This record gives sequence, C-alpha cells and structure tokens, in this order.
Amino acid sequence: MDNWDEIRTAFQVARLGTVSGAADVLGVHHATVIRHIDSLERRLGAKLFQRHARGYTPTEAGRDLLAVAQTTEEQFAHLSSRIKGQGETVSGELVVTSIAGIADLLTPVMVSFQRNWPEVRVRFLTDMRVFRLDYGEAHVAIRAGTGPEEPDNVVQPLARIQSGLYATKAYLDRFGKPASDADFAGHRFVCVDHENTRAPFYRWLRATVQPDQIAYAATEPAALEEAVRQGAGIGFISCFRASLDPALVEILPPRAEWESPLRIVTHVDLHRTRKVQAFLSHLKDAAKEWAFCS
Amino acid sequence: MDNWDEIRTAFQVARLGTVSGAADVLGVHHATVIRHIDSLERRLGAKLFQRHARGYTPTEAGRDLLAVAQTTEEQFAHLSSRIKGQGETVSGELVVTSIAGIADLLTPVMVSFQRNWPEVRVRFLTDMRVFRLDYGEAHVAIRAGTGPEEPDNVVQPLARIQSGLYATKAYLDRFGKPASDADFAGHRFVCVDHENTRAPFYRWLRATVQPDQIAYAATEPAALEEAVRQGAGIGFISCFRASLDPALVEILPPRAEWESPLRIVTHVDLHRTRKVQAFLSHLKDAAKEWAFCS
DNA sequence: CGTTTTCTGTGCATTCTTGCACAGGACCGG
DNA sequence: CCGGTCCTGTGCAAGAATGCACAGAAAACG
Repeated sequence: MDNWDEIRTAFQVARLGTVSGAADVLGVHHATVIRHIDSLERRLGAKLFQRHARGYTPTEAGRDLLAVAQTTEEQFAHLSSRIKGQGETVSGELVVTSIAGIADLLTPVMVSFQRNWPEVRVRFLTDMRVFRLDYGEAHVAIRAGTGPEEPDNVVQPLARIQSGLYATKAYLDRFGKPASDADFAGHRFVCVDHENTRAPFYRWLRATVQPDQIAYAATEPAALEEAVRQGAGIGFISCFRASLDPALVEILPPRAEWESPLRIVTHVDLHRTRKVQAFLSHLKDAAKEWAFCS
Repeated sequence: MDNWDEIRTAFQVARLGTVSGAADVLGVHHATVIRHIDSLERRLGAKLFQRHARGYTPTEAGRDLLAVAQTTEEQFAHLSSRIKGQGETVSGELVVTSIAGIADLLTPVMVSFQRNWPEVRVRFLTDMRVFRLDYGEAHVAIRAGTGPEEPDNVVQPLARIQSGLYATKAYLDRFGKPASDADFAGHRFVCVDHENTRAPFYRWLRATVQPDQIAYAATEPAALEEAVRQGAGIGFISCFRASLDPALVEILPPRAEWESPLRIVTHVDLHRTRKVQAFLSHLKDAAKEWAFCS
C-alpha cells in the first residue's frame, strides 16, 4: 500500500461522492483525481467506486477505505497542530547537559525551571563524554572554556566562573600561608596532569611555579579538588565550590585572569523554540544571582 | 496537512534513522527523500530531524510523527489486505433487490444462502422504484420481463414463471366455469390498467377478451391479485402464489405463451466477485427446484 | 594514519505527473 | 422538447517531481 496520496484522493471522492468535488477540495484538476482512483483500483485489483454520470458511489471496499482514511486524516490533523504548536509552547522534554563540575550549581536552576513550567520534563545529563547537540542528544549544553564548536551550534556566554587558590588548614599549619604569588617558594601545588590545558588558571599556575613544586597531578577535576581537600597542596578550586567547604582557606584573592568562561550552546534549529528560549532566559536570570561569578 | 506521501517518507526516515535507508525501502532516490523532508518541515514550520553526517535523528516532533504514521501504515496494510481479499471471500453485505411480487418466492433462497455463508449479511430490498445497479444500490437484481438494461449490466435468465387464470369458488358458483378460452362470453376479468403492458399474459388477455369484459383494472399487481381473491373476476396469478391459496380455482391450464421470464441482473464490476458468484449459483440451484417454473 | 565506506547535499537532464481544452453523456427546468 | 448545467473521460502540452552524477564530510577500519 504505497502512495498514500492516492488513498487521500480516494478518501475525498468517497466522502463527497463526485470526482469534481474531490478535485475542488484537494486543489487539483479532476483528471488527476480520476487517474489516482484508476491507479489505486488497478493496484488493489478491486473496484472502489461505481462510476456513473452523476458521480462516484463507493463500493463496500470504498466505504471501508472511507472509514480508515477518515481517522487517518483526523490523526494527521492532530499531529500537524501538535507539531506546529509545540515550537510555541513550553512543554515536553528539555534535555540539558553540562560538565559534572558545575552540576550542583545548575541543579537548583533546573528544579526551579521545572517548577515554573510544570509541563516540562527536565533531563539533566552529566557524563564524561561530550554530548553532541547535532545528534539530538540534548537541547542545551553548558560548557566551560572556549573550545571549538560545530558550525550549526549557537554559542552564548553565560558567566565567568571565578576560581581561587585554596588549601586546607592542615596544610597551612605545616607549610605556612604564602603572602603573595612571590612567596610560593617551598610550597607544593596541585595541578592538572596535562601540558597544554586550556584552563586559564592552570596555564597561569604552570607559568608561575616551578615544575617540581607540582606535588600532585591528576587528569580528573574531581580528583584534583579532592587532593586539595586532603591537604596534598595548594590548588585551584572554583569559588562557589570552595565556599561550601569550611576547611578550605583562600590563599590569594580571585583574579580576573583566572576566570573561566561558561558558554551556553544550543543547536540552531532548537534555539528558536520557545521552550529553549524560556530555559535560556531562566538560566541567565539565575546566573545573575550567582556569587563568585562576574 | 496535505501530501500524505511526504509523511510516509518522513515516517520511514524516522523509523530507519537514515535518508539512504528510507530511500531503499521506499524505492526512490535519496535526493527525493531529502526533498520530501525539507518540504514537510518547511510547511510545518518545525524541524522533524536533526541532520548529521551519520543520518537523521528524529526530534520530539519527528518521534510524534513516527508514532502516528506507524499506526497509519498498519491501518492501510490491513485495509489493503481486506480489499484485496474481499473479492475472493464471501463476506460482508449482499444487497439483492427484486419486484415485490416474487419476494415470498425469493425469501427462502435468501435465508438458506445466509445460512450457508454465515459471514454474509443479506439485505433484500423490494421497493416500488427500480434500484439502479450502477449507482451501487444493490449487488444483484432479479427482474421480470425483458426490459432494457444499462450497458454495464450483465443479464442472465433465471427461470420462466408460469402464470395461470384463476377465480374464486364464489365467482364460479355465480358465473360458472368456462371450459376453454372460447367459452369466455359473459365472464368478467381482472386486468392491469395499462394499454401497452409488457407482461405476455396480459397482452394475451387484452387480445382475447372484449374490453367491456374487463370488470376490474388496477396498476398495482398486488391489487389485481387481491381483486381476484375477492371474486371480482377471472385473472392471472402466478402459479406458485395461487397454489398457496386453496380458495383459488384454476380456470385454464398454464400455457407457454403466458410465461414471463425472470432475469438476474448484476453490475459487471461486481459480477466477477466470489460473493456474487456464490449467490448466483445458489439462486440458480434453488430455481431448479421451483415448481410452476420451466 | 591513511583508506574505505557510508552518509548527506546539490546542479542538471529526464521522466512522470499534472493541468488544460474539449468531447460526450445524463439530468433538470422551463 | 430543448437548451443549460453538471458530471466523467481523454489527447496533448506545460510543469514539477524524480533520478543521476558528483562533491564533501564524517565515521569506521586495518
């Protein structure tokens, strides 16, 4: 049963009883309608209509088609209005992905968004691998740094998260607290185990301290943070995370050059929808309230 | 939501995830598939798929379409197999029409046919007006005489119903019983009120008796028969109907020239179907058993 | 790391569908 | 009885959808 258009044509003929009437409704020439019916009947091997000078009377098969196509037309009409409307409504799924490090910063935003738009089911994905927006894996991605992006992705700056140098009280009791970045001699540091990282504060750290001062290195951000908390040395932790842990002591005040940009990335097709726009404005509003950001 | 073929194309793309795969299944070029999707999305004003190098991933709208079109395809497949099969099966409606005069002759045939083919719903229409087969009003018509027929109707002889001259005992007690058609003087007759009727026995009657002997005339066959039963005169009644009424007495034995042919008429498109053929053979078998016919 | 495969996407020629004009038949109303 | 109207049906030309060839890009594979 290929060629659904011919079924649609036959449906209108069965509904209206005449070829001409169906042609008017369908917006085609009546010759086209005749040819569609002929083609469909030839393929089915059965007559759908009794032809006579006053019109086409559906046979039993034609009435069967009428009933089936009637519901089909209704289903398609509903589908059409759903799809046309869904770009304008804030409902359905909203899939947001981000790096794991800022999950606890974002979660309150997600929850309040869902509270504001109860029709929306929020999915918040944090995973090792980067989710790809052009594969339809997420509507919105929140990413750190200034990495390259796909051509079809629209990128917006969200905030600049401040990071500072921290150490535990236990570390300071043992090694003392440096007064400035000129006073780092004899101190040990925690740094990412990657020569050419893009994180600005780690680039600054590698340029400032001696390599043998890096006492602890790891690839995983969470592992680095944990190392500082365990007293392995002085290390960078984002200010908002450090503020949650009273055991951490700020070594130096945050600097603008240490700030790391946070970007909102959306796929160009989804960016225009009201659902995504609603979330974006909600997210930006929330970001304005964030302390430790600029 | 016109152009159902584009929905079908989009359905296959959503189902398979690639344009190329959908093109193979649909038996068209992949460029055609791309153009269908583009056209459909443009008309809906919403993206159905996220495009990427490995294929098309359906969006929320695309998944919605997938679900709707899935059931549509199934419905159409069922419809197709029903229509293709129904020409070969004996089921559904069977509409038979005839003149009212032979309804009680046909009814047992219809009932036994329905008993033999329980899938069939029989509708037996007897009405004043002649039902038109080319308007799809009936599958089979049983008609008397040798009237003209539509070009698309296939006509078969069914039987020749015998009619005889009858009167009531009361009439005979009063007027006597004529020994032959040469002994009709002084008798009164019941005849159709129509100069040029096609019924052979009435033509014979008008040619045989004097006009003033026709004591009772009517247009309706049932009214004529009732007039004979009421003793209005001698009149023609079909033998099978007269045999049911013991009050009627046969005046003259049936003659071949009084016989009226009974024709089966079907529309050429429906004539080929097994359902109609089954009824026709059943009807012919039953007609062989009919007494008062030849 | 280069190669192969498998996708999508687009300009161009072709085929096929569609529209048009007209014929023919049936029905309706005067 | 006869013109007007509303149907269906068909040959022919215009237009639109399709197929083809090729480009380009990304993933898979050895």
